[in-house]
Amino acid sequence: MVPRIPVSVDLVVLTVRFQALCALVWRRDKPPYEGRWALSGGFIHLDEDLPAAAERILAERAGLPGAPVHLEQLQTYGYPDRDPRQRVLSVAYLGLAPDLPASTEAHMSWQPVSSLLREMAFDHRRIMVDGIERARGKLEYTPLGAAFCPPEFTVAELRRVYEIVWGRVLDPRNFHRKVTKAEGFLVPTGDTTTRDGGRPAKLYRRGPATMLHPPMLRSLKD
Amino acid sequence: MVPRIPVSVDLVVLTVRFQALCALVWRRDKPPYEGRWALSGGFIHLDEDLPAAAERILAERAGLPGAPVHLEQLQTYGYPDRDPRQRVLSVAYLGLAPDLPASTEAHMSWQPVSSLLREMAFDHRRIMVDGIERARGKLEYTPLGAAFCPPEFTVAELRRVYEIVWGRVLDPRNFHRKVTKAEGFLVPTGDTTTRDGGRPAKLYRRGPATMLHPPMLRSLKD
DNA sequence: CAAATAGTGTCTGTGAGACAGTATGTC
DNA sequence: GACATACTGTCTCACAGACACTATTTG
Repeated sequence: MVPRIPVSVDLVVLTVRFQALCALVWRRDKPPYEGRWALSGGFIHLDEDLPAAAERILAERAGLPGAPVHLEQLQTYGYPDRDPRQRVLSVAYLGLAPDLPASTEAHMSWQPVSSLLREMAFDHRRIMVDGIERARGKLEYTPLGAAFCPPEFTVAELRRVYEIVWGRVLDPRNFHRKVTKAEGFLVPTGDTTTRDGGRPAKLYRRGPATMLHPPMLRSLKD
Repeated sequence: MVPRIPVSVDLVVLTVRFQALCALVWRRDKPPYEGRWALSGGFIHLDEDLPAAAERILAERAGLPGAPVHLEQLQTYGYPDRDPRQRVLSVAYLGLAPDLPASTEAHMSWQPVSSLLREMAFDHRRIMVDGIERARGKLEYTPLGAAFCPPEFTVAELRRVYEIVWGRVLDPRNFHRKVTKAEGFLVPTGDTTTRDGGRPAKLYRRGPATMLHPPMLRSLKD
């Protein structure tokens, strides 16, 4: 007969926080991988669509109900031994979130990804690394860098997102020119803020564009 | 209890053939969707990794054992009603192949994708369209256009691949300059061919590059 | 005033698009 | 020879990177 397999949805939720790229994780308190960090995840229900399952797990397990998180399917991980208890197929979703408080009730916390690389359960390191690489690419050819920002943000705040996700410093003047000239990327609100000090900076919201032409290529250096 | 779901792997295998982008499909001979075209697919075995399942289905169901087909995971499709008989989760793989003979034994045939858009079973049209879009993007920033070519090919043959996949004519001289200058894309074999008529064209193999810097952007027109 | 950050302008090199011209095969 | 295709070269415009300068706030 046809083999049936348990299917879970795991979330790589990323944010930029305290000058670092962070992922939303929880610390496992029982075997296997006791004490290691794990992504939020859960089994899909029998009559549940995959995007609906991802939304449900974002709300229930990740503790971010209704939060403005961009969710997209990342990849599916299925080699038989990835969970030592039983075979589980995992459909991973990538989430890009602004700097929200982590839910203590759900026992979730934001941890810098650099500190997680050696401390994760199952194959969650691999899933997280794939998610980070996807996010880096998305910043090149979509306006999704703004998904890491609050609803209204300055060009400098957006630039710091790019710098932290790409791990490279960008020229503020050239960056400003690129993002303000990109069609549909930023919409000025008319307001300004001085929360970063210095001269008041204009505030923007995300524009209607879904793709950037031309893309914001990270240079070929390094 | 944990719900268990049948999981299949479906293949979107594409090639360029007779001046058209074609997909490898078979015609269903029983309900549901009798008479419609379908992608090759099959259920994964209990102890089988996903890439291994994709290779097996390429060999057994698609009738292309050992063929030089570039396979990569595309996306996972899981809404509950996609198969009217029972819920099946489908992990789709994208395959890029040179112009190989389709296996009559496996009842497969190459059909132009333009003729398939209204004639496919299940959600296979959606899966195929996603695969085509992925292939179009891959041609921009990877050297995978060569995966549609025989082991040795000319610049003009590669250009026709790009033209057909992107659905747009390209300037032969600018294309030649771009691909021959792209580091690691093409390796000259030293031989030439006159199979296209006219002056003999140099033959190339795929080079070691996995990414193109800078990418071969399709222009923003249309 | 100094200090800090925001924003504009200019120069330069690279590369894409457009297109002319030359090279080398077949018939 | 005509013809077909391969390949090289040149011009121009757009844009990315580098960097100087001005603008507007706080203390």
